[in-house]
Amino acid sequence: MDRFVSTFTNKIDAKGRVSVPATFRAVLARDGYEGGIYCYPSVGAPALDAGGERLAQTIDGLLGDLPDYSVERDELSVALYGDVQVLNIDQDGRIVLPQSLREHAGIDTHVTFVGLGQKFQMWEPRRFEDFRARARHKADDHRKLFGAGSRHRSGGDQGGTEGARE
Amino acid sequence: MDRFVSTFTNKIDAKGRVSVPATFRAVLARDGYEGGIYCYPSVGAPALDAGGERLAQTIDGLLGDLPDYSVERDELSVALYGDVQVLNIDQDGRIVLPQSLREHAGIDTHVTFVGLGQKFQMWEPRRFEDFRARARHKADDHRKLFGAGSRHRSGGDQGGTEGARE
DNA sequence: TCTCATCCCATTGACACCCATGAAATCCCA
DNA sequence: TGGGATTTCATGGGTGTCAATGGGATGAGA
Repeated sequence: MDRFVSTFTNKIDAKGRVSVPATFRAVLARDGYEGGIYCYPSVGAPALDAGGERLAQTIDGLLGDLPDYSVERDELSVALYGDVQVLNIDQDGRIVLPQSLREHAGIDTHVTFVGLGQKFQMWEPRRFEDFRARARHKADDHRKLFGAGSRHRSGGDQGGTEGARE
Repeated sequence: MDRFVSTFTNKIDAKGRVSVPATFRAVLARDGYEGGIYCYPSVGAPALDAGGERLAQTIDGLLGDLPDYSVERDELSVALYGDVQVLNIDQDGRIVLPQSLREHAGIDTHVTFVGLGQKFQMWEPRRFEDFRARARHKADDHRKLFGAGSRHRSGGDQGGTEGARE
């Protein structure tokens, strides 16, 4: 398995530790993460984005389009890297969320881990339920756009799979 | 054989396990599924969609068109990946349906597996019977619209093994 | 010295593996 | 072609392992 999938809710203990779901750890292990996972406030949502080496490379990729030593690049670098924290995973697979990150997401006693394919998010469980409900609606709309039969090309092979679920 | 066809009804045991029909397992084996099958609530029906690696790639294809780091992408990712569960198949070909998925489909003691070609669905047997009855009505209406003469098959049951071993 | 982070160990509950059983389908041979 | 033998499959249950969680002990830095 090589993508983050599904959602899990775990508890924060008295020391502020919370277990990263085992399946996510497995993905991270494959992804390759030395020292810890990358974590930063999500853009446009009260949540935290996190991932391994591949996520860091995605960020690098965004910067790669801009010329070295340009003001734009520096600004974007600050915006993208400035809020990033590296979180260590202890031997039992747990991390500690710094205060600043917890505040941004409104996380208190429980954390909902949400797999998004190449990265995952951490949410306060209730807020996530609200967000999920809204996301489903939008996804339904999206699906209607694809509609019946309108096959959309995709980079890979997957010869002739139908457009969407359902 | 490379698509899911026919329907089977199997029982959930005391531990919450249910056998995936052997023919479906054969299709999955060909499809390639490392670690498990992908399963999520069906859209617009009280059922569960499931499939192997090919299904997962279909989801990837939907997301591939959206830019990294867009809020839109995150939302769609939540709807597509966030609801997905990866179900392991044990050595005897059985899976365990998590509570959340069983609720969505109203599944209690028995599961009806319905082949849909690329993927398959899991239903609570009664609900599926209702659904099937209605689907037949609609199919009949369609046939009437096409008019007389073009009768290409007996209007019967399309040879599925219904209610296999009860 | 106090606080915080890390390490280590214990508990518990869920799940995966293993084996057994019975029924149905298939094979095989007279 | 019929009937016994064999295989496949769905199902039940025991047991060991692993993940999530709680808490004590140790070490580093303020």
